[in-house]
Amino acid sequence: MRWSDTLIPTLKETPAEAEIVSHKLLLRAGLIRKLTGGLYTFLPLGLRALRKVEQIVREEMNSAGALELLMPALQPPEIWRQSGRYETARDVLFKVRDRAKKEWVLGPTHEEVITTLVAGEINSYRQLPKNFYQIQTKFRDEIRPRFGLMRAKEFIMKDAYSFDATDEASQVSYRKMFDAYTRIFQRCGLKTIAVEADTGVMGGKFSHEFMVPAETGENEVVFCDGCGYAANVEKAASRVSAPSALNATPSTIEKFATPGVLTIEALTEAPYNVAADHQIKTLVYKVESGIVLILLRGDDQLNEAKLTGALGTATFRPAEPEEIFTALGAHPGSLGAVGVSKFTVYADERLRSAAGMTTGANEDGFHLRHVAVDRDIHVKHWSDLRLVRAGEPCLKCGQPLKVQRAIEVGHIFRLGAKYSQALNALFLDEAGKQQPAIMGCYGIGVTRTLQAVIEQSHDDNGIIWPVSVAPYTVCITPLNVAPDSEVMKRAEQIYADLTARGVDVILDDRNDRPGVKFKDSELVGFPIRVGIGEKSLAKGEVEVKPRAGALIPVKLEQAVEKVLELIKHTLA
RNA sequence: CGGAGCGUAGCGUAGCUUGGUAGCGCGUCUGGUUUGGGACCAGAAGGUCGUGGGUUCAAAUCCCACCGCUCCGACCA
Repeated sequence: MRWSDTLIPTLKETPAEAEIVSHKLLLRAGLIRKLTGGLYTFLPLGLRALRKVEQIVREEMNSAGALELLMPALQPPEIWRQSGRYETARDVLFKVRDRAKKEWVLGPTHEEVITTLVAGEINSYRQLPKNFYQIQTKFRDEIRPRFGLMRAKEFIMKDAYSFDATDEASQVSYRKMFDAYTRIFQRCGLKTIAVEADTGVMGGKFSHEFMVPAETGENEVVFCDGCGYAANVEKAASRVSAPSALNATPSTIEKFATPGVLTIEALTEAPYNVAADHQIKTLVYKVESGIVLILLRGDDQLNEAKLTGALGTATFRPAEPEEIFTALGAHPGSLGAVGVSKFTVYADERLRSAAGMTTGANEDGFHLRHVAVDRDIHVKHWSDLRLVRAGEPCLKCGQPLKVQRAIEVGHIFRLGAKYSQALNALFLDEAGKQQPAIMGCYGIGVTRTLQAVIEQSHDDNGIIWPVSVAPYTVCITPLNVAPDSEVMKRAEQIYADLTARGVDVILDDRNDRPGVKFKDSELVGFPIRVGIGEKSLAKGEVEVKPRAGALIPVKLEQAVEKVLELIKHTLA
């Protein structure tokens, strides 16, 4: 490809819409352009990189035995009603109507479609296992699209669905996908960590997320250098110390005045001096069935994903101040669970047997001290509800845990029979008995992966593409583009030779000053630049410059071999 | 949806407080000089100042409404 024949609209200045470096570089390097919030056009260069990611995904999925197919993006709402997700996923579903006013949904994911297909086509254990995948555009009515391709209303996802006869077989399928994902991200040049994850609205037994460590990531992962434990913070647990107030001498509850004290923090100060770990934090939530109380130690934070697990539902919200006052007779800041029997009380494990605690009195301006949880509070459900923090000892080995922000690029789930049961994907087993297929589902955000590569691999001058996903592997930069010049003739020859050897090459034939061409090639981030100018040519040399390495003078006749060698060894 | 901020030429922005001819840089076009790290000179094109309404002799500027974008939170590949 000749630079002047394609469209690479690089920008010197950063458009105001971009906040994080990968988004800025996607725009500046001329890879994408925004149509409107959350919707982007891939320009020729961006599309080439995207296709390379897709191809890696395709190759690894195929070699893991998965079968590619393509399902409709437009789906009938009936199958979503059948699976129950028409309600549970309604917030992300784009809905459209046809001319007959019939409603359709734009697929945010395809469990319903694939399960419907399998219900019709697979009837026997002899046809299992099967794993189907597609690379396709998904639509999600995101609350807030952001960071360019990172979270968009429309994005490209690879989604795969495994069907097995037994739970054990399903675990094998899961493992195969886990391994395939590891290879895919490795080939994309990404450092990823696989973490234990919460299953969220997808449902299922357990799951792993593939995370790219990055400060700009939207997730937090907790990991241990000692034993390799790694989990999404929503799921992570740690070995935390028992309440220090445990040994406090038992004494009767005492109410005391705390005018104006509305926070844990305020109660830690004089004249009260109650340490946060001697306080009980009382949160009031509204669930469908009514009001519930959540108790945590004063210095702990609620993990809402864990609360979802404890409550058995994801439909809850913090109660409004009026609702709280109606329920407990006090406002936030003076709340407590002592003597409360009307509402279900959920408490974090860390409060078990805690004594000598201080909590709100359910009377504005008053607190209670000398509270013993076991004696004074009727806790209905005990569970782990707290957010893990950096430095806490690892659950498995006791080493201090670390916390790191990360970008989620892949997520794999074991679904069990949830969808196969709802959509009648049944088969006959060896004994002639009807069974629901055991499913797994496996997603990769392809467009997001592309951006994650940039987020993880760049410098002040621009993108540093790994060879595997670079839009072009080599950029040839002649400093004189007059067709009859020696420089241009040599450039053309190298271009032809490399192309003949199967290398993706772009020839920067623009009649621009060297500085402009060097800056652009570095901004776009081609892995190798071959510079040809009068000075080097006078010595019979060209300049081979790896994007992230030092310039290498190479004899003209060895240039092609040198480039091929670099691609094969140093950069692959 | 709640909170914050911003909409002026393709991009980045000044002007708004205190109403009075819409300015600068980059990019684009023409001519010339240049040619190893985002050149220089001369000239040129390009603007519904987000949209609608209001106040006023006069609105980019003040007021109201709406729309859009960005950031923080809930959602997620």
